[in-house]
Amino acid sequence: MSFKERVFAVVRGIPRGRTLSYKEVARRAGNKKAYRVVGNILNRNCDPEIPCHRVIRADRSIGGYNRDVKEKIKLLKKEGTILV
DNA sequence: CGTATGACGTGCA
DNA sequence: GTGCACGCCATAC
Repeated sequence: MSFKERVFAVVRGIPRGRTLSYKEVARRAGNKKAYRVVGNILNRNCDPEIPCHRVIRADRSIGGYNRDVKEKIKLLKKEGTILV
């Protein structure tokens, strides 16, 4: 089980209407200091099975998206995600 | 195997 | 309040 697999598992387990920061995901994955790797992995492998759009920066910033940032924002608002 | 990269995070100017 | 630079770890090439 590689770190990226754990990251995917965590991201996949994010309930709808909730967002987790890269740092939070990394923390759940086991390595809270690998928050950079989280974004890195998602970027390199944004599987459609993974709600990677529910992962945002710690300061609630959208950060970026493999496709289009606007699409990410749209998805979050559409799902009623808490984007304070 | 070694080097470079990156959707980050925090601190300081 | 905004912008720049540094640090840190796993993945990809």
